[in-house]
Amino acid sequence: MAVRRDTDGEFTPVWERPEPPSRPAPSPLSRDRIVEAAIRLADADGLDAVSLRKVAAALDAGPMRLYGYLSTKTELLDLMADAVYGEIAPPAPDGDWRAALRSLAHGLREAALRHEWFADLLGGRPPLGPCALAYLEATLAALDGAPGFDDVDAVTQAAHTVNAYVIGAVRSEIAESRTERATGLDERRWQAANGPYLDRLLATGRYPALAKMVGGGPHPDAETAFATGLDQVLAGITAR
Amino acid sequence: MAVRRDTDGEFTPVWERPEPPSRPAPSPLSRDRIVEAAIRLADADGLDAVSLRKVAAALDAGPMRLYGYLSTKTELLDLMADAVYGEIAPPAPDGDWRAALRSLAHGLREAALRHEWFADLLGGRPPLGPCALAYLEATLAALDGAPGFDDVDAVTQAAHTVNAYVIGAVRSEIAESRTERATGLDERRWQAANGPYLDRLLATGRYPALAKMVGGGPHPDAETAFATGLDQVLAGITAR
DNA sequence: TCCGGTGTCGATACACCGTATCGACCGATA
DNA sequence: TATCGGTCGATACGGTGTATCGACACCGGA
Repeated sequence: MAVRRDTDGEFTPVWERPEPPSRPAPSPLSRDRIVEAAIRLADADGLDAVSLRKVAAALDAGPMRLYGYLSTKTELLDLMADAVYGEIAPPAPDGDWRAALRSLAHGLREAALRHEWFADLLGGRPPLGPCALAYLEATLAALDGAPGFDDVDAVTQAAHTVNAYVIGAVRSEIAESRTERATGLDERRWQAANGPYLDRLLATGRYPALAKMVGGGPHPDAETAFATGLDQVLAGITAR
Repeated sequence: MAVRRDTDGEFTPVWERPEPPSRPAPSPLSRDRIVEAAIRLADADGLDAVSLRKVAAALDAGPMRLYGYLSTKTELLDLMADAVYGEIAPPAPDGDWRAALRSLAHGLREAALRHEWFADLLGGRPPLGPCALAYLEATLAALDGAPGFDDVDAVTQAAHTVNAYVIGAVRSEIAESRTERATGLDERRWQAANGPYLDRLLATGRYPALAKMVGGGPHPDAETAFATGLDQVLAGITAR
């Protein structure tokens, strides 16, 4: 199509001007390629960097081209989230149910560490994609028939409880690690900003327990805290 | 040449940055009034309806007027979230620690049901506002000194576990109730849209446990599921 | 009382967003 | 070859958050 070839032509001889890359079949495009490109953008610069325009541009297309494959940006986000669910390896089939649930939970956490934007999506919309459902299926399958989980309701409830913990824990962890990193390379700035504010708040004496906590020694690292909390939840869903 | 406001903002959290002195100006305006107006908008039409322009318009002001009180839209969202934390009643001081944690958890859930957009913010950024810290303080205080929670780390870990569950559970519940309501008045439409899709997925036989779950009888209502899961978590954090 | 300098406020402007619209183009048919 | 029909994507629209900077209100000094 008549791209400003004419305007260009005024300055550059045709002979050495690059041809537009095979116009008739510009690029085959597919939903997968779109999602892939979007994920690359999100990994690099966060979820805000994912705009239909930028995704399209990364694929040498105009924005509206995507609407043949998606009907809404929300759908793109759903697809991205499902793609990440798809990265989570299913648990080994032979272990016991605790091991299986632990494997799934850590798998989700690690996926979120690889794709921080995934945490922004977690729990935002019901996960109905095939990979998300496979994740849920694996959770239910692990519990199904385990001792103490006889009826369907017990299995469902247990899955709900564990998933809620995992979502909340991963989200909080990412949120915290992000603000730590944002203030980032020089942490002095964060201390300078929030330190005095927190100190003053604590100095009011209205937060004694909180003061004891931040005053305490070094906290365990995030992974340990996650694993410990997970074990507590796993202990809880069996306690009858 | 006056300290640049945003430089200030970069170093000082909103909560303690002084407001500009109330001018005899057209309408007095204050951070509280701004947050109040923003919350009204969000309650009515969701978080997307909160734009600086609309908030300002609701207060008979131009958009830039708000930048005297906020340095970023994110700050407004932080303030809104903290205001909701402020609505959560502290637990009765005399009950046992389980009752206290249950009270806090249900308080947060009910606040989120009153202000659905609150769920969108939950776990998105570390809650550092005074009311959010008061909520955390109440959690820690309830656990502090309870039998079985002797050292600070045990208290911290327990709070982390419970909070993660609450955040995840509330978020998921709101997400689900929202899509149910969106397809809304005529649920036939949702069935028409997602029913066939889900049926086909389940018919593949790759989701047997899931099929059993959706095939099962009526699920308990959301509040019961939340309360049951919470009890499981509470049981888990004591199991040693 | 008037005037000049100063500092603040908010209208305007910018870059970007998601997506509805509709004209231009292309292939097939008469 | 001329016409028609359908599809695709460029353009346009109404919004967003916020940087900029001119206009203005105020205050101190002459």
